[in-house]
Amino acid sequence: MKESLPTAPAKDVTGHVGYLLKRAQAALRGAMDKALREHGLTVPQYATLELLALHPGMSNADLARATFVTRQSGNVVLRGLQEAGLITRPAIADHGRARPAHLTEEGHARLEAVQTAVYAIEQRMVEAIPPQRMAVLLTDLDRIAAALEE
Amino acid sequence: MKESLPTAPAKDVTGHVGYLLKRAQAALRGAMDKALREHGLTVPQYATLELLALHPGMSNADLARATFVTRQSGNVVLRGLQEAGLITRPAIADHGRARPAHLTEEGHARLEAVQTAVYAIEQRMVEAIPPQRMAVLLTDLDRIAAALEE
DNA sequence: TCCTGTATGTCAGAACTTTGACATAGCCCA
DNA sequence: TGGGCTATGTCAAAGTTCTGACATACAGGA
Repeated sequence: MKESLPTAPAKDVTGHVGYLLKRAQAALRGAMDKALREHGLTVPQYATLELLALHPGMSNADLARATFVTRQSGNVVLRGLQEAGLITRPAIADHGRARPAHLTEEGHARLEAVQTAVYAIEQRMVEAIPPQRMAVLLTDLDRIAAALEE
Repeated sequence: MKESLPTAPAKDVTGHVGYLLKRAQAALRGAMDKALREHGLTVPQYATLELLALHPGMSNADLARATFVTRQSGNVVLRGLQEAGLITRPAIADHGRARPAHLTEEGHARLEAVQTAVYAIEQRMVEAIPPQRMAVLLTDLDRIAAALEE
């Protein structure tokens, strides 16, 4: 019964969900790398700026979780942004060990400058998908992640 | 908060296609890393074995393209597999510079051993998606990749 | 109070990947 | 024949990320 017609299970690995997921993500990563390089930012750095604009005061651990890297890598990213003057972090935490990060004026400006390029990439993806399927696609991606994270 | 209309673009970056794509891929990568570690393989190594089983004789450049890494990284992967005795490559090429790789007996055996674990992960993804939507999902992922690769 | 558990930040080293560069091999066409 | 073009393999160095380890900070219960 698993030989149903709509979803013929591909014998070829390159037709599996995992492979196509990887391919799409690799293409996105490549496009973003190229676009961000012109602005002197890496993908994790950009993601961090975007998150901080939306949720000021996130800690390194928060950001690491949200960008899918380890705390150690997150720390490297934050130090880079700090040296570039795009974010600030208090030298000592007022509560616990978490040091809340905030965008500087320059950080906001840089983010705004790259958003044009990044959103253009997002737009290319959106236009590749029939509008009525987009919501479903987002749902399915979310389900895949949830199924694997548990 | 997620009561947005089908076409309403999410203001929150975490609702964008790119973010969900990254999240799903990160979850998959994590699950596979964990499963493969028990067998002493990395994800690129596993991908290479799978491709070689399907297409014996692929060159390093072929494999690098298919696994979305540079030729240099591909070379490292191949050397690792060769040292582990899972693949063989002729010392010199008979035509051009490409050195076709082939699985050894041990390579086939190792691949078979990990496939159980890896396919179980794939199964978790498949089960997370309503069957009638799977074909469309694969199509959409393919379209996204195509739109970004051009 | 103390102690266990959980969470965070950080250091150090290893592992992996990429960028940049160079040499070689085949193809095509003037 | 020869020159340009492309593809491949590889080395070296830099950049990035991870694993492992340790110290600190708070919450909660014995």
